[in-house]
Amino acid sequence: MSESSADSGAATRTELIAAGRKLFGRRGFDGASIRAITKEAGANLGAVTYHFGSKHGLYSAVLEEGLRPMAARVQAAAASEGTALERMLRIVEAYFEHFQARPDLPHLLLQEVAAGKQPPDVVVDILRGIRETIASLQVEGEADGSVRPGHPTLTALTVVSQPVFLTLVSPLLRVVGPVDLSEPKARRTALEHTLAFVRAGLEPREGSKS
Amino acid sequence: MSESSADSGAATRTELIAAGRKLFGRRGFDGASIRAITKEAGANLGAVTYHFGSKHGLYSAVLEEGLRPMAARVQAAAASEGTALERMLRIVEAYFEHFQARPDLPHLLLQEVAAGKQPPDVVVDILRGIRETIASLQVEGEADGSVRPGHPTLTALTVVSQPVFLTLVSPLLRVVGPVDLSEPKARRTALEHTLAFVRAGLEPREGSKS
DNA sequence: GATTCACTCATACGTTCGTATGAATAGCCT
DNA sequence: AGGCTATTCATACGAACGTATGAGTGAATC
Repeated sequence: MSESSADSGAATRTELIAAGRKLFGRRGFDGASIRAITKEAGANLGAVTYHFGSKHGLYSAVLEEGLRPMAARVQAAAASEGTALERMLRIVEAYFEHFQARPDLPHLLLQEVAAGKQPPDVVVDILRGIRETIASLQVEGEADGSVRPGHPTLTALTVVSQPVFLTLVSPLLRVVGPVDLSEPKARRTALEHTLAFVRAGLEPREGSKS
Repeated sequence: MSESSADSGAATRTELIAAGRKLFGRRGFDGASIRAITKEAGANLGAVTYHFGSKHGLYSAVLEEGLRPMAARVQAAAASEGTALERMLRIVEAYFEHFQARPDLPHLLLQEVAAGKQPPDVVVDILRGIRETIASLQVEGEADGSVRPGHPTLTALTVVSQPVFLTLVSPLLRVVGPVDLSEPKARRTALEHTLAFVRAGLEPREGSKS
C-alpha cells in the first residue's frame, strides 16, 4: 500500500535528494554520511549506490535539482516586463523566494563554489547562464537609462550576493544580532531592505545625465 | 638544527594553524583530516593532539586566529576620521585587504556560520562586536547625514556581504565569467566596483531632505 | 654529566566510512 | 500461474579516520 505502483523507485529517489540537500548543506560533503542520508530519507543503506551510483552521484543530482529551477526563475524574471532595473529587482525577489523554500541551498552552493575545486559541468553551465542573464540586464539597463554604468559581471555578483548571503547568515543572525529571519515580518523587512539597497546601488544618480 | 631553541614548539603551532586554515577552508571540517593537516604543516601526526588537545581545538584556534585581527581592523576603520559613510567604506576596504592575505578565511567562516549549529563562543563574540560596530556607524551616519536611513543590523550585513561574497566566489569567477581576481588589475576593478555600489546604496538621494 | 622538560615521533586501537554483494520482495506481462 | 524486472534489504570488507600511548630526542638547569 502507501505509494503504490509505478513510482516506488522515484519516491525513494526524491527522498534521497531532499535528504541530501539538507545534510550536505548542513554538514558538507564529507560531513554527511550515506548512512545519515539514507536514514533521513527512510531508505536502505544501499539506496544511494543503487539510484545514483555513488555518493558523488547523489551530490551532483542534489546540486542540479536545486540549481535548475533557480535558473528558470531567473530567466523568467529577466524576460518579464518593465525596465532593466525593475527586472533585476525581480530577480532578487525570486532568489529570496526560492531560498525560503530551500534554505539549505545557499550553503550547499557556496560549499561547492568556494572549495577551490571546480564544480561539476552541469553546475558551471547553469551558473554561467545566470551570470549572463543578469550581466546583459546591466548592459540593457545602461541603454534604457534605468541602471548606472558598471561592470556587468561584477554587478551580477553583487546583486546575487544579497539574497545568498542573507540566507546563509540567517541562522547566525538570531545569535549575533537581534534579528530572527524565521519570522515572516522580519523576513519582509529584510527583503525590503535588500531591494532598497540594490535599487539605490544600481539606479543612476538623480542629477546626472539624461 | 634549523629553528633552534625557544620556539621549536611555537613554530609547529603556527604551521598547524596555517595548514588548518587552508585545509579546513578548502575541504571543510570533516573533509580535512588530521593526517592531511599535519603533513601540510610538516609536523607529526600527533602534533595536533599535543598542541590543541583535539581536532576541534585546532579548529577553534584557526577561527580565532583569523577573526581576531579582522575585528581589530574593523574597529580601527570605524574609529578613523571622516563621515560615517567614509568609515564604512574603509571597513569594506579593510575586509578586502584582510581576505587577500587569507583567501581561505571567508569560506572557513561561512562554513562555520551557515552550518546551522552555533559556532564557538569566541567566534560569536567577535562577530557580535563587528556587527555592533557597523550598525552603530549606520546610526551615526543617519545623524550626520552621510547615510540614508535604514535597518542598522541589516545594513551591517549588506556591507560585509560584498567583500566576503566576492572573495568566496573568486575561484569560480575564472570559470563562470571572464574575470580573474588573482590579477591585481582585476582586483582593483572589483574593489572600486564594490565601493561604488556600497556608497550608492548607502548615500542619501541627492534631492532629499536637509 | 646527570636530570628535567618540552616536544617529536612511530605505532596501535576501535570506530566509521563508502561501496560491493547476493538474497528477499513485489508489481507487471503473457 | 510463472517468470521478469525493478527495487529493497542485511551484511561484509577494506580503507581512512581521530585519538591514545610510550619511547625517543635535544637543549636547559643544576
